[in-house]
Amino acid sequence: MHSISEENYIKAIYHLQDGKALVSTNEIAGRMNTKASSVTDMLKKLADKKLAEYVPYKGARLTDNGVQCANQIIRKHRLWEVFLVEKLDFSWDEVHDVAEQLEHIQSQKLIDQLDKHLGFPKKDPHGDPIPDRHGNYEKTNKTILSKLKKGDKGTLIGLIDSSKNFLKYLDKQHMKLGTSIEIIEYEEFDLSYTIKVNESPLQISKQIADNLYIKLK
Amino acid sequence: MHSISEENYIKAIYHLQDGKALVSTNEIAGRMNTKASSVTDMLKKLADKKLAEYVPYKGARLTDNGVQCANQIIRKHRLWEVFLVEKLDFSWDEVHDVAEQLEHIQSQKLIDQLDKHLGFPKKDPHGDPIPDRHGNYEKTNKTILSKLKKGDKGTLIGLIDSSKNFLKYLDKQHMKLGTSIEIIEYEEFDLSYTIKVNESPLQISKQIADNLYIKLK
DNA sequence: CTTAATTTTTAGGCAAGACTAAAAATTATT
DNA sequence: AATAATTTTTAGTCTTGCCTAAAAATTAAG
Repeated sequence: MHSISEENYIKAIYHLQDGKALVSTNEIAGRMNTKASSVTDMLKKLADKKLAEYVPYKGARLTDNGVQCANQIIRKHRLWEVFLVEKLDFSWDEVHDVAEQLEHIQSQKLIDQLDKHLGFPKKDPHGDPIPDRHGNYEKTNKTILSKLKKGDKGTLIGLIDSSKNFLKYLDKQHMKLGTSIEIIEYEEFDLSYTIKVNESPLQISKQIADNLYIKLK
Repeated sequence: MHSISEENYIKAIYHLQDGKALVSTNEIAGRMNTKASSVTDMLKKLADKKLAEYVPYKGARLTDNGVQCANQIIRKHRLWEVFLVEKLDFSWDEVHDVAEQLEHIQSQKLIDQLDKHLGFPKKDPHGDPIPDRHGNYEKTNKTILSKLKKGDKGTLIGLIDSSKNFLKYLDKQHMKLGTSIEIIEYEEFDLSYTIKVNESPLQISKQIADNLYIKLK
């Protein structure tokens, strides 16, 4: 079918796309830790295979075919994440690297049976929706905290950075997945927030606000 | 660690080795569906990495390091086979291709947890032993039927060829995994056997005898 | 609107892993 | 033991996916 490298590019473009008309070469290179020249090469190949439309000097976008392909990769990734957490006792921040490998295994029967074995889960351990066999999934209103306005209320459902230090910080502030939060104040000057967590106010920097996923109520 | 290609060569050499001092280039090429020249290239690389000893024009043998490595790949392969059969309802002759892919996933935690999840199985669905974390495994006296002598008794525990047609033939003769057999007669002329299956005698050709694994009683 | 800065592409290379064809070594045959 | 047949290696290519450095295009700034 498609090479692992092709699949990784498709996934990257899919995640960067999000409303945008075209995703730039540099954005893709940044996300994939490669050089822009390598990206150009691959965009041409994906365009040849009708998985992406490529406009030189402007960027690329997935075709319907490409999107369908991305959804299947994401389906596999997220199902494996559920498996690792539910069946093999991985913690939700340990699963990503292994799922990145498992998502490239090619077997329709494998993934269908895995889905069944897990009871057809709708969300992965980070709260992200799992596409079904046809690529359809329930949309969630998951947002990065730094995009919220004063008065918004929600629940912490995920992290972008999940480094040891960041996890320790969250622990110290008694924040975990499922904790309710509310935006009390936003400071334009340093882009910091004051939020209500566990009934008490907490100051958080832009850096922290950029790394928390909130599901709006 | 090692590339997927390297791992596949290590596995092939391991399976061909079996007592022999050296495995020839052509044997490896045959098993891997590649050309002898490709094998030569890889043998040099494995020798550089101290995974095999390579004697030009003579063949190769795995080092202790290489054997250890082979055992870990086989451990992964067989654990995944158990998973596919026990948890995902694959039949025992459907698992091989998928397990060939899964065996290359790199994660110590994954494989340890999988082992635990499966209840530390000692054998895979074909009756082959599963090495433990340290590469140790229980040896079984598994033999190809065509190596048995008159009077030998045993149990059918596996197949080499598992094509549709062969499975149909076995079904017709009421033979399945676990069926007891006994060698009644061996005909030198055409290398055929007469065996006792389910209390009745059955004539089997060399071709069939070459494809049945028997565990001696 | 012209120059400077940035982004993207092109050109040329490198490594892995495969291949073909030819050369060299080994084994078999007479 | 000499020649024939077979096996193995070498030499040279190809593809994939990556890289660097330089050229070209686009965007930003004065």
